[in-house]
Amino acid sequence: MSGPQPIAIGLNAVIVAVTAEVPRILTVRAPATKPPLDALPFGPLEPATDRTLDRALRRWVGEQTGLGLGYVEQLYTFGDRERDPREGRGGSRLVSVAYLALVHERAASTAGAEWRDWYEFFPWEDWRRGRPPVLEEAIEPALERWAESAPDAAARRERRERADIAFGLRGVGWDGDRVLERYELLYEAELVEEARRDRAGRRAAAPSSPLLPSRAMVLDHRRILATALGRLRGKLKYRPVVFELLPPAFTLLQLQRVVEALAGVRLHKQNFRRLVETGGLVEGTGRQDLETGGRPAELFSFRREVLRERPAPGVGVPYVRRV
Amino acid sequence: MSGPQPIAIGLNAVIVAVTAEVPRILTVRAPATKPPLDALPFGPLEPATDRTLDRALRRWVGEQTGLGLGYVEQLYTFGDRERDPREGRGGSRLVSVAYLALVHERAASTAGAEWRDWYEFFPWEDWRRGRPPVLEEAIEPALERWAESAPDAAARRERRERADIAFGLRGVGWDGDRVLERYELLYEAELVEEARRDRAGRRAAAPSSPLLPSRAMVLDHRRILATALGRLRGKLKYRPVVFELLPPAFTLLQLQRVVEALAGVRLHKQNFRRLVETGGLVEGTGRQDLETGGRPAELFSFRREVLRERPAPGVGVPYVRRV
DNA sequence: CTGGTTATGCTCACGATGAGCATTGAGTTG
DNA sequence: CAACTCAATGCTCATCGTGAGCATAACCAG
Repeated sequence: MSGPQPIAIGLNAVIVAVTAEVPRILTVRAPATKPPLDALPFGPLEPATDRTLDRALRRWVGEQTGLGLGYVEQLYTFGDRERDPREGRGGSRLVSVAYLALVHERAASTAGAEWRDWYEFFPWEDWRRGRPPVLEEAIEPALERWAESAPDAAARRERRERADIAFGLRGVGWDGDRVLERYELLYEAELVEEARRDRAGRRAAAPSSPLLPSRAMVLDHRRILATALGRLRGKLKYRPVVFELLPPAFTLLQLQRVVEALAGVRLHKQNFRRLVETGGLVEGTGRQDLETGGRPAELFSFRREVLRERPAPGVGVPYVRRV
Repeated sequence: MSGPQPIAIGLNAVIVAVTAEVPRILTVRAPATKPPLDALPFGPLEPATDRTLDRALRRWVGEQTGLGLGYVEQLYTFGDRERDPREGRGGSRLVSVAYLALVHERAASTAGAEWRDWYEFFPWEDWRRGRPPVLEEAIEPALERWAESAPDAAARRERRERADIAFGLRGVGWDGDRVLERYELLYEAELVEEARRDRAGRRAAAPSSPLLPSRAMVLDHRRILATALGRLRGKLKYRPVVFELLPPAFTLLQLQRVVEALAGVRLHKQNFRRLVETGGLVEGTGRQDLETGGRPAELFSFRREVLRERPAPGVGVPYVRRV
């Protein structure tokens, strides 16, 4: 079944927490990279002892970081040959199954690992303070140059089309879920470090735009991260996953801030309240939070029964309309 | 990285077509099963030559069936130890990446393979002629016995709760997307052949209900199939994937029938027309289909531009309301 | 007590959706 | 050829979810 080149299989974890309105992911320092690079936690599947892939993940995350994972979801399996430059030169082909895990704010015992702001890797994804300036200043002109540099008119048109859809340009609205599409486009246009690194040694560089200011990762880990953010944003809308990131009792504003942090957009406060309250997602506890700075807020908790009542309960994050 | 027991990796394909209002999947005959069993097409990843997993899939599907795949999407990676009974007894651990592929009606050159009605495997999923009788006649009472047989009151309550949500019982509505959840529940309750087969040799049988009338598959292939149907039903709503299953020009009723076949529900004709027309999903070609049996229908084609205009264009399949 | 701050309540306009009636245009039938 | 059948197509209406904003309540700091 396996050819002359052997296959190795491993698991990657995107572990997410939200603290102080910042979505964070757990990263480790990659062992032997010259400018030290972030990597996603990685661990093996022990075929003899791990009954399932999930369990393998929980096992080694526990061993490596002491973290007990709650919500865990399989994301995607990455198996491109080019993902690891050592492959094809004697190394074995590495297939990696990526998982998304959500943990509560507090669970933060992380030996040897570091929490990083998700948006350091994707600055163009955070629209909470309006449209990120990097779009207008760097991404739009660079993508335009990239489209312009296509060999023929049809290819140029196709590139512009893709850029418009991914980044919501020229009358197309911004779709928060297309995180992966955007990252892959930037990779193709060689605007992220990984693209140039992977290309090194192959064909000569096209006349290229400067790299975007953003944090790179080893191998294709930033692609995995983009997959995770996109999936999480999509899932927010039809499954009550936010609550995995919150303490058992919270104010509605805290809830809203976590959703906003992940969705990367600001929401209308009163409508958000109406949505989660009339949607039956939360129930008041009667207790209050007096630390709000204004009128005390009631503490709410997640209403599990909502799963019985509505087929797709989630916090409807609106699309950003045409610009 | 791999322990004493080696890991093998392979790809499974769920290849879907819709003909004559029947959603069909391509199956092969499993080599050595005593009552001959259906299996999903399976092929290896050739680590030395297959650049990506997608390409590996397309390659061996082409080699085995002559079928050229269009739309292809990764579904899920299955790696439970129990998926293959030979594992742990000298066999290697088999991890399999499952893909969903959609092909046009006509592309049907299938040497050695057979197209099977998807609903033979999941008779409870087809609500087009109303609520499937098997629910009331067999599933509901069997699930009730299963819940009843739980060790304590809390477990009984939890089992009923899960059954209610999955199958839309006691005031919960039927959610077409929960195909996998339903199959897994039936597996746990040992109402499908696979569950009894997998259990054979382990603990003694609980007092069990008769098997449901439905077609079984090898290993965990029916679970993969359930994953595929659920994913496809979900995707219909926010991505224009139906068109992958249709010829370039079609009448609106043909389109509707394909959606209904997959969603497993009947739709309101006029509203469906309004949805796809005002949603900009299709455009008239000016040509007509005279074979309708009534007034001739205009032939439509998919409007690719819709991807530019709307963030989540799909055919909104309604939930079935509380019963 | 006053202004600042946040929580919470409520209204209004609008577009999307579910349901059904009405009409059109082909083939079929006496 | 008029009546009839069968779908396709056009249109209306009630309802509901959603975006936006005004208004009021309840705490704190000065």
